Amino acid sequence: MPELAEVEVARRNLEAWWTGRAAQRVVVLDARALRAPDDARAIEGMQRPVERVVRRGKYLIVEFEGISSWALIHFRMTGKIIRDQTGDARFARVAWMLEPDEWLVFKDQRCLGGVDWIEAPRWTQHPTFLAMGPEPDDWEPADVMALQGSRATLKAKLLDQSVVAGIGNIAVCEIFWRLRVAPDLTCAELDADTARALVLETRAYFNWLIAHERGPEITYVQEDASAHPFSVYAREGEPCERCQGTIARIKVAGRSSYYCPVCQGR
DNA sequence: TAGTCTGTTAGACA
DNA sequence: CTGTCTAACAGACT
Repeated sequence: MPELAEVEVARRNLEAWWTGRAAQRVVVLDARALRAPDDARAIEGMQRPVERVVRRGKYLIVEFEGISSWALIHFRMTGKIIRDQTGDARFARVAWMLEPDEWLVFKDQRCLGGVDWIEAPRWTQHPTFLAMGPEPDDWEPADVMALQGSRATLKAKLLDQSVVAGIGNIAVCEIFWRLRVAPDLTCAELDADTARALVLETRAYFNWLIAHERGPEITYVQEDASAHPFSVYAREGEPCERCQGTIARIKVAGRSSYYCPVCQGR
């Protein structure tokens, strides 16, 4: 569940399913998915009751009662967590059994994501989070204007999690379309109005998507291309819903950028 | 078949 | 030092 909105929906689900409850068993179906200094210790720790589940950027942090260790979950490209009656769904990598017929399952077709078990006084001091930029809610137009001195494209900066946390390739496409901004806009071309609009639209976009995707499981574009909620992403050749231009695709910052050449000009 | 993918990182290069 | 590109991770789909 690659971007901020999908991870936030997963956070709300996990917190509702898991808080105050202890897994009776933890099953690691694919050893690559658990990265811990000591697997047995991690599995034992993950059987404690859950205190809460926090999201930071595209990470979930599961906090357990009475222990100074944390499970960091990252979905990368194809990961997701479901609640199921068994622990052996297709692509299941790690499963937590709350009851014999109630399992939380980390599924990941490509197995690029996983669960990191870290043992430290505070998860916030982990290098991953020390290097992470602000959440969109804490991000300010001045932060965007500070990018102006860079020679990079704005897209490259927005995909950089040390600049702002949680934005991915789809969000960039959708937000640029909403702002009527060209996909290859450079940081040097930024102005104060664009910076302010970018911050507000990023927050609005994620809030809208969280509300839209709320539910026990999120379907990714590649799983069902016909039913996704995006205006330009994966819509090459379709008409722009705003101006009847035709959605095009180019590569920017090494990733596909979908955009409307008519209403997203300079 | 070769290209593609809502992510991230390392290394080569300009 | 900055930025861009590619490969790698791995599997399925077109």
